Amino acid sequence: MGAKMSVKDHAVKIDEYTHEIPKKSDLGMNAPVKIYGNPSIYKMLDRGVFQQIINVSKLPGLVGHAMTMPDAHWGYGFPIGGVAAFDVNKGVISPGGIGFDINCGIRMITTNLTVAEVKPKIRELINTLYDLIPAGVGKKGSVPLSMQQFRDVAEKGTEWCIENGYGWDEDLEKQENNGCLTAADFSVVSDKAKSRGIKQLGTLGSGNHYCEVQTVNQIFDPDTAKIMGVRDKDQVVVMVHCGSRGFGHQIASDYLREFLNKMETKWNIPIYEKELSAAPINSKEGQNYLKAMSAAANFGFANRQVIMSHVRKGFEQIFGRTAEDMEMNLVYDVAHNIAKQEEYLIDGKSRQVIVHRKGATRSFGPNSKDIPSIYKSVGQPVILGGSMETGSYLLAGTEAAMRNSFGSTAHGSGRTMSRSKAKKKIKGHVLRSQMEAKGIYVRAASMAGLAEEAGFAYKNINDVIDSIHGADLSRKIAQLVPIGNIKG
DNA sequence: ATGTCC
Repeated sequence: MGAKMSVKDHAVKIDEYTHEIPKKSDLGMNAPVKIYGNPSIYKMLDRGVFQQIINVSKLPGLVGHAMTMPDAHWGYGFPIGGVAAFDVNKGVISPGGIGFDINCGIRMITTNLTVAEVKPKIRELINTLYDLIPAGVGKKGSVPLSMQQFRDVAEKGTEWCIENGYGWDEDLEKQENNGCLTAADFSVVSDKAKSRGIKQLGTLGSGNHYCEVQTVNQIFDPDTAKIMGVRDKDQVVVMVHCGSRGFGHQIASDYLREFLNKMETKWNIPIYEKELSAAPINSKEGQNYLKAMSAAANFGFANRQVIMSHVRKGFEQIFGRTAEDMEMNLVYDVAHNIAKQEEYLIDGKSRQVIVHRKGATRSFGPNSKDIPSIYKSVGQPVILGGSMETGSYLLAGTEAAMRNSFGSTAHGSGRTMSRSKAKKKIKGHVLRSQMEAKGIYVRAASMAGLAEEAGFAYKNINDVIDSIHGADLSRKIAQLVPIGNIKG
């Protein structure tokens, strides 16, 4: 055949939800690739995702498959929606496989309020939350910190917040890793990262970061939902989506540059793609990145914890009851931009790997280590944030995810349209009125930023959910739809 | 994602 072969042509259909690209040495692959998505998702996947995940498979020490989740799209180096596990001794760690926004993640909070109680006060509530939670690019936080305190935040994560009045004792266990990666070490973080981060605790940021008031629209598994605190249709819940702000961004930038400078010369790793700079996990540099990334991850957990305390305060002001009385309990906090050392059974052998999840959510199944006792029987809560207009999902981790995707699943809808194109299609204030007409009251730090997040710029979330539920990477528990949103 | 380029 004379026509140029597309990377997509190498893929073989395994089942309704899975394609595989076998390891091809002539493409330079060190490992096979797995692509998750139902036929509709698969058809729409752009060629860049295939090329990027093939590039990932060329990195040394990759274990099992390099994978993309159904919400995958083009990212920096790795695709967003990418999962890759590397051997702890022979493998690498790559900042591009984690993302600039280290520990970007979502937490979900329940209430015992109903939509009928909240709707009449939604404007007042959103306006109050908007005043309590600093949002937008470059915003300074509501928690002034000394450098010593900032160090404690970066090394202790959520625990610092609880000790300092930003939350309840019981919040601590309902977070991935209890809201703290113990490897964190502030001393391997640059002064520049420290000076950017010290002012940012308790800030939402920009882009697709938000605090959203939602109602339960549908419950798929009432028993599991109940364990997670979701009991009734029309119950009001809150989701907070943000990360480690300028602190994590600077750490990612610092180490990307350092690794690129040393990759070929010091470690003899071929550079197929500059954005995929990486260091051997057992090198000094690799270990330092792991420590700095952990510090950023802890800041991300702490950031969402402080924001949650603002959310509780805002509800108290508007509804005149205590947060305890309104049962504003944390369901769970999950990261979707992070790397972790975890143990998996590979070809009958137990192996320690560094799992990179970039735009991918941990999805640990029932009886896994490291999930709270209350969720042992049903699996870890998985929180998947949709676009502002189409709603979000609560799911549960599965045993199949432990076997097939290094305990990982999708993280959101996944963009299909560039930010610039979305902005050309609609003006922020027009979108705001349209959403208001649909019953979603929005306050946004930037109207241009709002337009970039229009629902039409994202994949159909139902296809993403159908894909992960169908592939059993996580199972549907409940669907949530927005009634109010604060956007960065 | 991000003091949207040091």
